Amino acid sequence: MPLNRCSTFSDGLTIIMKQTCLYKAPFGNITLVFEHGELIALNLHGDLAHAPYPLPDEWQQRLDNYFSGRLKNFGHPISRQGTPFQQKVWQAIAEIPAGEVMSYQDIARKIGSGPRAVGGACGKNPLALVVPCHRVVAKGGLGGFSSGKNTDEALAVKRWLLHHEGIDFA
DNA sequence: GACGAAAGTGTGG
DNA sequence: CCACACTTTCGTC
Repeated sequence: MPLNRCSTFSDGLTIIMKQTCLYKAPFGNITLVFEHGELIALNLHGDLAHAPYPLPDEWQQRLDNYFSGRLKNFGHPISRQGTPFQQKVWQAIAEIPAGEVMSYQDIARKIGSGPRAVGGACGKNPLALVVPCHRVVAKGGLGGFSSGKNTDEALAVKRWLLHHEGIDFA
């Protein structure tokens, strides 16, 4: 997906504006994508070359507070996009208190579904940190993360985040 | 215990 | 309908 682009469609009326910003987190870079001034995605990786927009103060401070431990939950609404089921999963995840974890099955039972379906929805969560899918772990240990490549590094980030919130995993 | 297979749910082709 | 997913459980060895 192209970033930082204003697209004009053939009807000349529809315009999509995406602004991608960079934040330097302790474990690496984070990119935040804003569309029409609204945060629509937060990714746990990225580089400056693809995120030239300045980060809004509001989010700069929120992230600063989160990484310094003063802020635990962002209190930001979950992504409006996604299927109804995904919304339910994300909502349930967003309600997990900081410092606690739930298994995929816990989430599944909470919303009357199955663990694998929950995992699938987690993988599609566009708002990392805001919707703390890193607090969802497998039953016998740390589950997966980032649904694809960089699994090693992504898992390291998941561990980092959990540890940051006071949870240690073997 | 460890390992493989199947279960069961939602999504995409 | 089929294959897949950030899983879990069950049956064997």
